[in-house]
Amino acid sequence: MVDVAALAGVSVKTVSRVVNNAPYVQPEVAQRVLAAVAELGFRRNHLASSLRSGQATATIGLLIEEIANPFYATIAGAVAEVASEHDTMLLIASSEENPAREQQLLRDLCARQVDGLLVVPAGDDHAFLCSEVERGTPAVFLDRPAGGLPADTVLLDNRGGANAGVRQLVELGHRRVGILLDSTAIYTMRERLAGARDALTAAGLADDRLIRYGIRDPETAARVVGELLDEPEPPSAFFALNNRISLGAVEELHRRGSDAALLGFDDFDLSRLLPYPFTVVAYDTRTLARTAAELLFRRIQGDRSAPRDLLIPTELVDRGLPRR
Amino acid sequence: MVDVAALAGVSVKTVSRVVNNAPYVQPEVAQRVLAAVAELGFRRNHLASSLRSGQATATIGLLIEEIANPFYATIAGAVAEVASEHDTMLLIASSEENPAREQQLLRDLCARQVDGLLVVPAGDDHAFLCSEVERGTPAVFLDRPAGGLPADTVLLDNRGGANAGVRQLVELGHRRVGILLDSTAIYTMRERLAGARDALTAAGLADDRLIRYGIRDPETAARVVGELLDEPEPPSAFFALNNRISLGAVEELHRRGSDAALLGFDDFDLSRLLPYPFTVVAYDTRTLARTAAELLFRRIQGDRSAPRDLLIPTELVDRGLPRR
DNA sequence: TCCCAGGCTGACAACGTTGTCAGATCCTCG
DNA sequence: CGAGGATCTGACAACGTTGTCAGCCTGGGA
Repeated sequence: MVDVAALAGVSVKTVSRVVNNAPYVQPEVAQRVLAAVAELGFRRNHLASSLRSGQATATIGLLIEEIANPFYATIAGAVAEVASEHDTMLLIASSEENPAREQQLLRDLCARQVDGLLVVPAGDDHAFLCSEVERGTPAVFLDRPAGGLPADTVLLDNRGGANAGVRQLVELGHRRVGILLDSTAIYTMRERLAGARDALTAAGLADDRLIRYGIRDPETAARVVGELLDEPEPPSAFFALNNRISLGAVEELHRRGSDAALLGFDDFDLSRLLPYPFTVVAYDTRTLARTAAELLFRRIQGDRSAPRDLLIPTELVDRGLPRR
Repeated sequence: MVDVAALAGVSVKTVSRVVNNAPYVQPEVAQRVLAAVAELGFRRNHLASSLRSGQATATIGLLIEEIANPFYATIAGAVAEVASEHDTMLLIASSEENPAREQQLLRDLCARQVDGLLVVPAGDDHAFLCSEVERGTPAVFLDRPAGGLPADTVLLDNRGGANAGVRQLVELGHRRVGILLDSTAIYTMRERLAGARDALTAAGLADDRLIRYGIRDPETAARVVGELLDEPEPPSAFFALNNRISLGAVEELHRRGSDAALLGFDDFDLSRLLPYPFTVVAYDTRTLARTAAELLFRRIQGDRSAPRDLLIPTELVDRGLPRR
């Protein structure tokens, strides 16, 4: 900038004014400066700029579990879109479901003076963010609630969606519903399970022996479905609590030519091409992410109202559920 | 930092030494400083730090077309992994296939003093990056070549993969191969088409009337496949140049109960569940991205050797190709 | 005894930018 | 013709940190 100023025969302050197109610069002086900028290939140092002028790095931090996962990729895409509408860049970090790493990364993002944080939490204690938030770095949590920190939260209606889906199974006459899930250590699994249980309990059909935990991949899901079907009193319907599990269930049911009803949580792209009909509790991931991002930008722009908890609705997409 | 220094009764420089755990600080002084840091909730300002100490923002920029697209999400994931191994954060921007936006975003990333750039180019002229590169911000291009800029490039073996796949079709006795692609404005499409044509020409089977352009979505692909099959002399095999096109082709061939051979470029997750057998020219997106990222970090660490062009091999994954 | 090396500390300037303020010029209006 | 505002410009300090350097102390060897 000093060089540009020298070449244009003005002060650095005037160069600053020109590159920020501030008012009160004579057009011909501005021309000279711009010529010098072009000649020297000058580019303003954004770091120095935001260091001097207080905050506003025009950057937000997004913390997710893993970028390559389509769910998080969709979130990242929607957030990037909203960020771009606000001329803001996106710093992305992956916690890999590791709370210690999450904490480390969030601290690092704050150290980089991001204007705000969007977090899909991995750990369950975020008290360490309190001081940052108080100091003016707003944080919005999505998909899972924050722990130990009053902050905005945007969640899916996991419980309501699961409840509606299972109620539908019950209405179709199913009396034994196999429930397949990963770990109850995961917030979304707990909520979906609770919703399903509520529906079954209301119908007097709750039976914990039909709940299978710890299913992490399609292969395990397929095996567990097989085991349940081989029991003396097999379920006539299955509820898969996420889409990896749904996938395995589809494979096994198809392989056996079963006529069991299959309900899944989470839609996925190719579901209409799959060889077994199944109905899903669907939701719009982009809406989840956009809602959270828009809330964050309202905070960044100075909204200091009380933390909000928003719920994104789910929808039952019926692609065929056999009656019992 | 001034406050921490005051509270600990030392100079700011000593605080700086402690937070950077530099040598030559008495353990008990360091203790006092750390206590003050904890009490005040001090966090080092990474902006100021990298402004003062020259470069090394420990941040790289990744420019892709669209984060939500699984191909780019996989790239982003692999890049994030390599970045994390180098204690570096990732600034992600989406060009949305718009060259003007690409240029704007790349400039912005440079202004943010990233240590390096990873670019999946949208435009075909990147001469404007020359000055940045000369000034020491290395750039590595992946999936598509850079234009007007000598820079490292990591590409897929599009031509070789397409060639091998089509040669296989020819060996199985197919004489009429329908080729389905998006626009030849896209580098990868041009290369794949060239590879396919080479194989057909070598066998004396080239027939441009069987090439269909401008296919952007599965629906169009399905329609075009139908049209080709309805011709008096229909193809006995199809080559779909990307996976959106493959998907439409699968649907239509399945719907008609056709026995045509289907070859696709790009594998995808659920392909083994699809209702029609098809063989793909597959590649490892993660390898593509990791290779590029690792090359970038070598550059960042000071490797000044001549720009390299790397080719990531493809593999023919046979899931069934009917003979003619 | 002195000297010097090594450990430890702080004052100061600087990174590249912009906010503040004061000064200079020009125009307009009373 | 003068006052006062609008327009334009630059000197200077400051943002939060770290590199440089000088200085202090302690201990050990000559």
